[in-house]
Amino acid sequence: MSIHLVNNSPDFSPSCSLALLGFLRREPSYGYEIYQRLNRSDLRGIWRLKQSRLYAMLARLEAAGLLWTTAEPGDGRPPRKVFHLTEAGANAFRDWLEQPVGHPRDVRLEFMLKLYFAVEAGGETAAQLIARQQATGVIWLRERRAASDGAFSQAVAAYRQAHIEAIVNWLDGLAT
Amino acid sequence: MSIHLVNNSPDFSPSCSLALLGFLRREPSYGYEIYQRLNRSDLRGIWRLKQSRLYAMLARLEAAGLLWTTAEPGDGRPPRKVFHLTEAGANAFRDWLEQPVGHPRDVRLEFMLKLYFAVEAGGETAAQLIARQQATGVIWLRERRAASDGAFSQAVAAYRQAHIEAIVNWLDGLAT
DNA sequence: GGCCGCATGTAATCTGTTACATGATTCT
DNA sequence: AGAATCATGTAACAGATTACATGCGGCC
Repeated sequence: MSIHLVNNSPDFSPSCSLALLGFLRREPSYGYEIYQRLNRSDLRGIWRLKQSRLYAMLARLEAAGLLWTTAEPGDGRPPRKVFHLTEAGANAFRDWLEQPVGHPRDVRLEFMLKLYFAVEAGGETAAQLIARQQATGVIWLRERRAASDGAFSQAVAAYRQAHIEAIVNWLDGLAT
Repeated sequence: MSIHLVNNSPDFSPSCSLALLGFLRREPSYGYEIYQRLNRSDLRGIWRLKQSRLYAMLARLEAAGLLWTTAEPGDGRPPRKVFHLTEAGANAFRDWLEQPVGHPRDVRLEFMLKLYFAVEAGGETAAQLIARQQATGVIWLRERRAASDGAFSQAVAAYRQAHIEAIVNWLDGLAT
């Protein structure tokens, strides 16, 4: 016999679902409109979602208790399902936005999403995010373990190092 | 009514399955041994596979006609399923090994796998792979389209550029 | 007695992609 | 007449992860 625990603290990092919450911070919205905003924002170049995927992500966020919905009836079209942030959702988004990404490979998409919403939030948010990510990058550099044996392993290590340095330099540039 | 076509030219790129063929070039081998070799090679640091996943990948490669198998009975253990390259498999591996990766994000894993087996192959193989990947990198740089409007989009473009430059410089270093 | 090595996988689940479905209104 | 916009999704498939199953022999 085994007890299967419900995933009560879901990890959305792979799909970056939490970023969607950023579209609901100022005002509630519905799937189709979020889709339009996403595809008209500067994010359009880096984050492509099919409609069906977006709807699925929103449904999951709702199931996780980060969103709740109201129905807004319409004539001659399906009723809009308007998503609102719950308190848990607002907290989850804030936490997500403040946390630097944990791995260089996540800079390409996830960090960019954070950056986008941090800039949008205004104030010190973006500067703080950049500073935290820089600190994380420095840790990555420090934790590189000696590239031991083998030309191949050294090549791999050299690549990783070059990538991290590129990230850190780029962040330096962002901080202006 | 719809006809479902068999995927007769399967694309294994997402999972890098083709790299497994590299373990069978010198001599045939069986799942468990491939698993051991992988985890003792210099690849251990960059490519982790669970046994069950490895077996599934080998089964798919066989289904795709790139491998064929013989059974080697054993006493007190399940018979070994020995995998041999087919001609199609040998060709597919050679093609895979010669092709540079098409996107910067694939350098981290897929290019490293190619590099590993190219070095192992000896001769000019590695030098050629590196040269081709450099040429591809230069194309990536040339094709960067003007970072248009917006501070955010420019930041994204700057990151991409820095990453590609890091790759190209690193490849330069490899070519010695 | 219990764990590690050897050697095979299957089953269940989760995640993501692709294709398709519906139906009113407005634009060309 | 046909396409695009608005607005919702479902169904089927593909890919990857996690957990579990089996069973012998040898070592501590």
